[in-house]
Amino acid sequence: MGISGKHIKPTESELEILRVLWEKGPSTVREVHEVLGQSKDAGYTTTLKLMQIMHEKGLLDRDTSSKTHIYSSAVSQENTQRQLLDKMIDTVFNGSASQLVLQALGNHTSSKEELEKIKQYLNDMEKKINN
Amino acid sequence: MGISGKHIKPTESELEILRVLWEKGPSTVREVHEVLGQSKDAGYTTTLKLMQIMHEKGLLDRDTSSKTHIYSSAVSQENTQRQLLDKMIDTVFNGSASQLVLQALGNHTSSKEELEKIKQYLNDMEKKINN
DNA sequence: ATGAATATACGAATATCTTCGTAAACAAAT
DNA sequence: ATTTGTTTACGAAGATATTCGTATATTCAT
Repeated sequence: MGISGKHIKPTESELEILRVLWEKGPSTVREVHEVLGQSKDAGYTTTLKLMQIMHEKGLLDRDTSSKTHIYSSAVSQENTQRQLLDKMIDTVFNGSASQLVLQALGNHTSSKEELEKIKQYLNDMEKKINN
Repeated sequence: MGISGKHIKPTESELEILRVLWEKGPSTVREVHEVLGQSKDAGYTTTLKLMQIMHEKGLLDRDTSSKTHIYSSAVSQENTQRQLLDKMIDTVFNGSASQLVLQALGNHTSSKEELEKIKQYLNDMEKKINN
């Protein structure tokens, strides 16, 4: 199992923090906390504690060279997405990715461009299967 | 909010039980427990307790007319899948269903038939958009 | 009827996640 | 130097999820 294959399992709250860090890049607890504050209200030390735990778990890296620590995500967004998605396919959609795809498309209007992109992708895939 | 719009949020273990009931239909605790036993090992009373709690929460219906109670899912597989999926799109894929779709297709080889089905679906959708 | 097997009900222990209060360290301003 | 504000560290409370031991009820075979 490679570096990207580590079994990550962020909790709800942890995922919120990861999203902020993926978006903003390396940040202080204060910065993360302020972004979160827009959607949720928890105390500052709550955010701090969560990020400390995430660091212990290996979800976050941190730079402690200055007094105010700088945290950054130690897991890539793509790997995390893939792992959570794979798990959902397994446990919710009985292993059928296409069942999930149909469900996803059915309930979310996608733009014409997005649909094109997906169709293009499917065409390429069919070619591969046929060869 | 309709009957199908209730905000369901089964836990990991609860989902395992729901899957058995969706598959097998109405079942006793014993029957569910035996299916679960193949992949996990917990005591019988653990399964019982979980199913009792699920009944309290409204996730399961039960028929107590005979001594051995018969449980069945009170939530449809499709609605549950949709809710969990919507949530994942929101919290993991920043609201982009198509991003999720591409990720899902990329990592799971689907059969030619499945791809056809999806393409057909996409074609229909494009027509709708164009009209 | 008695005993063995099986079922439910209940309470509680354990684990994990989330939250926050408080203390100690540090920096900047007065 | 003292105060004020900001930060980290620590511990613990609260909430939820998971697990199981034990008691009680019921069925069935003897």
